[in-house]
Amino acid sequence: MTIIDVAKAAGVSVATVSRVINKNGAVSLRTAQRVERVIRETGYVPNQAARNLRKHENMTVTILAPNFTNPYYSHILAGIGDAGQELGYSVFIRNIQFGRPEIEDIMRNQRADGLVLLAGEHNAEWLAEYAAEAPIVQCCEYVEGIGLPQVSIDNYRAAYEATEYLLNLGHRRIASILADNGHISTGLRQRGYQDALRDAGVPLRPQYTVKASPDYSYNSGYIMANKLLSLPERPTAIFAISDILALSAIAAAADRGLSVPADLSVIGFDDVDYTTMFHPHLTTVAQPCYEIGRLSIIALHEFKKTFPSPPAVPFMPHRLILRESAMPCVAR
Amino acid sequence: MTIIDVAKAAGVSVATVSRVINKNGAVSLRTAQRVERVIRETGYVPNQAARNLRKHENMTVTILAPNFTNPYYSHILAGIGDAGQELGYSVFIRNIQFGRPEIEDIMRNQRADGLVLLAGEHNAEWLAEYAAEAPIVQCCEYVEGIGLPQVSIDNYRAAYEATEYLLNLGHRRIASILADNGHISTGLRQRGYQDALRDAGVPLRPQYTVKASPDYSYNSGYIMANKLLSLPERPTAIFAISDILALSAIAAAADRGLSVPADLSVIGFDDVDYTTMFHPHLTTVAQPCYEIGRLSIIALHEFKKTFPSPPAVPFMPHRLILRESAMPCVAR
DNA sequence: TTCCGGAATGTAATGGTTTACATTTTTAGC
DNA sequence: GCTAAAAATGTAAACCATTACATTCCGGAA
Repeated sequence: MTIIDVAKAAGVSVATVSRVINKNGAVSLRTAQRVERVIRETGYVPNQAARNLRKHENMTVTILAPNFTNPYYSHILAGIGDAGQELGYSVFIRNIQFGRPEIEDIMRNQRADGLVLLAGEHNAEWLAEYAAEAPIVQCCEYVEGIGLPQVSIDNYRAAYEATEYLLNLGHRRIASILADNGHISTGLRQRGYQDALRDAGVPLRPQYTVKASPDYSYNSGYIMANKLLSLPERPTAIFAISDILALSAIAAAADRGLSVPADLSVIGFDDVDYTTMFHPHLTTVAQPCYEIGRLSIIALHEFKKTFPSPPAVPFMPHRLILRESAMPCVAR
Repeated sequence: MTIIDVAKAAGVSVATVSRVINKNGAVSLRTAQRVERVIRETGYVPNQAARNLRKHENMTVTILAPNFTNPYYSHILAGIGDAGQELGYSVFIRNIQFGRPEIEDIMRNQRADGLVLLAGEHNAEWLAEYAAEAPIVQCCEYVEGIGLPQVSIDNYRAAYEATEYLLNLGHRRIASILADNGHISTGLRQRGYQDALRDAGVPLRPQYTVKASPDYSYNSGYIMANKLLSLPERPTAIFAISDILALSAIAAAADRGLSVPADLSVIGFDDVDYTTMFHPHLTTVAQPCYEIGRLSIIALHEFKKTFPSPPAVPFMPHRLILRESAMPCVAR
């Protein structure tokens, strides 16, 4: 069953059928209806491959998502999937690291006509070289200054506000658990944390900043939190750049007989699902993950149309969610 | 840059270039090398769409995954992604419900040449109608008796063994938290639970079986666990068919001043990541999710070759993981 | 030397759609 | 009813690879 069969059955030319299908070009109402009826009755569906070949467009996007085992990604992916669906895109998913060979590979196997990156390192300027080939949008993580659209919250402000909140609660000995990676978000959150302290006149202590493994693993967080908690001047609050790290800090505290939030306040980041599955429910910075995912696809859709000039994308709103894991500092 | 350019540059015909690329047909070593060099130097990559059109094959599979916000899916998807990669498939992901219109839609937009279903309902026999059109493999959940390959653990045995374990610990008042859905796994786990009790001579009590929401939500689990715990003859152990439900039961117990496992033993199912992020670490049935994902793609790959006769797929091994949330029953 | 068979290579049809351009039909103005 | 312009429709080229079939080349047997 091809377009030719439909054309014959409807007594028109293939061009007319094509015009009806694509709803472009002039077709009289009468003819259009006739063709549509034939299409309906025969159950004809245009061949995708032939279409792609001819149109140089696949209506397909590729998502690069490293370790989406991390629950943080799942809502983003859900948003991406839904928005993709709505705009008529199929979405390819590639669960691989962010690296030059990987991107190279994706660009070469021209199956998709756009790319959204759920990863990035701050010094990966080589990415710019690929920016000319296809629309790329960066989501959550990104490489700065290469003129690619970024869908993200304002990590700096979010971290600043989280730290400020701890300060307002009276805490002065505030530590941070970062991650040992080159993610832009890690750097921005660190700076937000530092600037908040500085602006409040609280001196930075190097030993109050520790780095968990690059992938924010629970175990590494647990170890680092222990390090923090065994300091002679034990911090009264911890700002962790991910919920998992925050949870590991709570566990580490508990295992040392410290209670959260009575002895230690903890703030996390991301608001993943299981922040409220145990007490203390985690005070954390929520990101609108689903919307971030959606917007990424929408931005990509725009980008495709205006390529190579990228659309402007505003920061997405974050929100500090007050729950149980942080409370006023009991002075000592 | 098309195959014609390569042919010209190498001084051969397009057929020869094609033969070199696809490594089929006879080509002399000398010519092959010449062609390969040109391909390398020009960076030529065959046009996918043209290939698909001609070969009637896309090297692409679609994954139907409802609500992959559930952390349980992430490892399966990782396995699917990796195996797909290895076998040269691109994987489309569709985060949608399992239903006839959805499947219909996927089958119509012939972008993929195979389908992996991460969902199923026990009475969806209509699926058989699509089984003739393209290879479909069912993963974890499935529709029985329609002759489609199934990649899954033996849910019945796993549930039987989990319950048996509780019985061996001396428990007799063993409740179960199921989910209100038609998943085959739900049914099998229920039967495993029931048969284990029956075989041990423990009478079934209807009020000891409750059903959480169809999507195993934490909140519904919490509510149902509370119902169980407020029974006049409170159960001493709970078998939950998902870790989230088990965690909600632990939380419900804690909120009532009951301690797990001292006052209540709990067994979960799936062994998701955060079963060890809090104490008590969850005793649970582990599924080899990553391997299940991998095998799904491998099975699909086989299926494609032998279509329409499906490959035989054995059960995947499950494992009861003994941790802290279940202990011997303190008789009363 | 001639002839045969297999290996190497080439030619051209094929897959199914979109679309530029050409042609026909309709509409509107007079 | 005639003409010009606009609308509708048709024709055929283009997209780019694969492959059936045809052709050429070459070595070895007779």
